[in-house]
Amino acid sequence: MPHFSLARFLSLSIQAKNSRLFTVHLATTATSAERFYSHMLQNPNNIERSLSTVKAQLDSTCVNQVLNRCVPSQSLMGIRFFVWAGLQSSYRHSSFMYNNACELFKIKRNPSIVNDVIEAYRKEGCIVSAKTMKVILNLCEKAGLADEALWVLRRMPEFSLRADSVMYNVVIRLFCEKGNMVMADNLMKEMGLIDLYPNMITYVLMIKGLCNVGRLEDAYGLLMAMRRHGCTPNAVAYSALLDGVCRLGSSERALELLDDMEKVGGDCSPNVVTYTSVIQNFCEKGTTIEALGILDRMEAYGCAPNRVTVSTLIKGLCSEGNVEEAYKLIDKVVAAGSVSSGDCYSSLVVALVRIKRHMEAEKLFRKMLANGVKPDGLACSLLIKELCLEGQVLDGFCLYEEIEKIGCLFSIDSDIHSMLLVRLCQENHSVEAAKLARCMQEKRIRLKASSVDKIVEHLNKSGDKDLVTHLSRIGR
DNA sequence: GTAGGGTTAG
Repeated sequence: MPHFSLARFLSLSIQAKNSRLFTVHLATTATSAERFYSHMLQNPNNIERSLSTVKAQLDSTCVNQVLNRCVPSQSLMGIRFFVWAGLQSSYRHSSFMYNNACELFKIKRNPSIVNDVIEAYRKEGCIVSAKTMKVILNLCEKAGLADEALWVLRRMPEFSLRADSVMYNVVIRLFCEKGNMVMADNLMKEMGLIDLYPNMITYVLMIKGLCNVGRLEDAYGLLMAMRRHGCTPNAVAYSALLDGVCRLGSSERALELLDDMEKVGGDCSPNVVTYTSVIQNFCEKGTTIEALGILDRMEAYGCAPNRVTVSTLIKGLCSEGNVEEAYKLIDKVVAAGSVSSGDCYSSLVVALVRIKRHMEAEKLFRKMLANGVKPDGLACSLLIKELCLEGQVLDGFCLYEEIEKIGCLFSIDSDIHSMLLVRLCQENHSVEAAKLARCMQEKRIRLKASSVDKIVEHLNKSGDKDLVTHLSRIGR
């Protein structure tokens, strides 16, 4: 059946170039992963000792493969391998890898596994270093496990280890995120008792946490207290408090604090993040005029707005229906040279789509293309998506082709491509669908699995021979 | 460690 082979084409041939490219790479790392894995199976007692005798290259692909081999029945071994890998000098786990491990071993749902790992180290008399504990703490952090992280900290003396301030900060961050400020506060005090002084990071975490639970006065108090403890608050600490004041307190008080920062200057000088955060808060309260005042104020202070500042203001103005003012703002910041017109108008396109003024968004977008102003990835993606959802899939495809012409396709992801292809197929635009599929193949953009199913389902229903012919030619 | 509005691949 042609449909069946088409399904195979859709799912396989679009990735074909990719996989061929990686074959060599995979072949070498697969053996590494295999070596590590089989060593662990053969030496189930103190796997760490045996792992260090394995002569194999350690990289993220290899780590991933080992973890996948260990799922789901050898989770404990998998995590021990992960921790061991994190200790090797030639390799460092990225944040992505920590997330990966958490997902694979479902650490959030099975927090007791943290306990099991440490217990296994103790029973087998493994060498446990502070770094070992750090990797385990990082796993707890990724999984959002505050209690378990604290428990890891508490067990360190058993291995003759002492926690450092980085570790305390990890645990404090977790309790702050949970809103348990009593525990966070106890931990901060405990640091002082064991000669580990809370640092800027500790204080910023605490100020943010206190604001999040509505304890604004305590956050103020802490900012004052940190100075007494020899840690002079900087712009980050002030900005964290200022954000809280904006959300919980009065505008007057917020402006007063901003004023203090400007006057004190030096390390306390408000930066673009400080001002943008204030602008955002004013916009959310619906006082966009005040937000525009902050823009003038920051410029007067010598701090240039960036794309985040401008897009925040554009969003605020548009959501109040004041699109005219948004255009004026763009003219102003572009003239000042702080933000490119591409960034500004892209933000406006996005804001217009969000307030459901699609026609205007599309018109502006076309004007940008006509004038050689390059739209950013979000503006392109959002507009194509909107056109698809509104049943204007051909318009969406035309836009896609124009974006391609000016070389801005790189930022459009697989989701948008898949959506566009599905809709083109469903509405029987065979020529366009084939063009898009070819383009995806050239750019090695994978089709989402769910989209493959939808396309095949459509083909089975419609029996569109043209489309089948067009699509199946691509693979050759 | 403080602001936002989607991503890559690992």
